[in-house]
Amino acid sequence: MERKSFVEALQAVGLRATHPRLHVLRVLHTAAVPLSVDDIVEQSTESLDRVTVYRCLEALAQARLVRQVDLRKNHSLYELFDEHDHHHIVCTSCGVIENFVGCDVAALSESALRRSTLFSNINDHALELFGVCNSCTT
Amino acid sequence: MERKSFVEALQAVGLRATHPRLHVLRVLHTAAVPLSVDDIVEQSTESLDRVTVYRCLEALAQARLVRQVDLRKNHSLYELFDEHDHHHIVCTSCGVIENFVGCDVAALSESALRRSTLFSNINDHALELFGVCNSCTT
DNA sequence: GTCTGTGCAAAGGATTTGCACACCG
DNA sequence: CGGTGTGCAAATCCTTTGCACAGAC
Repeated sequence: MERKSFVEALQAVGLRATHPRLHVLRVLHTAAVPLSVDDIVEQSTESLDRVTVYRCLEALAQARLVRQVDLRKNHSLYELFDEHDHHHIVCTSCGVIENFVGCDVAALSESALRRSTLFSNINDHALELFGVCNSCTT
Repeated sequence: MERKSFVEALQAVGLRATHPRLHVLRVLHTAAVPLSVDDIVEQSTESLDRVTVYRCLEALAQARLVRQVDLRKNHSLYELFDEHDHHHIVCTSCGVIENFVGCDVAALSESALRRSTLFSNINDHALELFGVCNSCTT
């Protein structure tokens, strides 16, 4: 996704390269952490309808350009699907989010599938760590 | 939690052993998978107010008797906090949930903390795997 | 030009809040 | 009895749906 432009990425998955979709992708690309729908609307340089953002995110998530992230809040967050397979540490006090890499999904999935009776393959995963950050502790 | 009765468990964390709280714990204990607030209301043998269930779950989650589970749905699910540290495989097609054990949190947390600049300890974690189950594939 | 995608309005569903009453300890 | 918890009503927030118009290809 880094190599290709967002226009190309959209075409590659059969989606039209519309303004709202490009803006959503750009805002997510700029942000360092997962964003809420409201965050995306606010941070877009072009005015976007909230409903449109919902529909863009749904299409982008289905096309695997975007990933939905749930962090025990009352709303979902979204981030670009990246090949580095990063995850998050979330402060249960102030909500700050830090990314981290290094989760051996292959091993986890394999181990899980070995004992599973209902599933034969894993397409995606979510791993979130929760703690209290240093600022909130002191 | 298995050894102690729910009444004792509540007392141990300084919560009053009220009917609604006991019913919520019992329903969650009976269920094999995480339940929604509506599930809990429906499956309780005693009539429970939905608002009360929300407040019970909040208190129980804070006391670490219950864990909130987010599976990319538009509502949260809840399950008993257990010492076996189980997680879930979710079918993105039909929504069926299967539990699995075997996730080396200690290693994951340690590796994440080693590179973290904001956090010094991890209290909890969530690991969810997503795939399409065998029934939906065929 | 066609058909997908957007914007606006409104509905739907989940969760939270306010307040008087109930009940645990 | 005193203070925590509950139930009901209503508000609030997040997300989805319907439909006419706009824009990508």
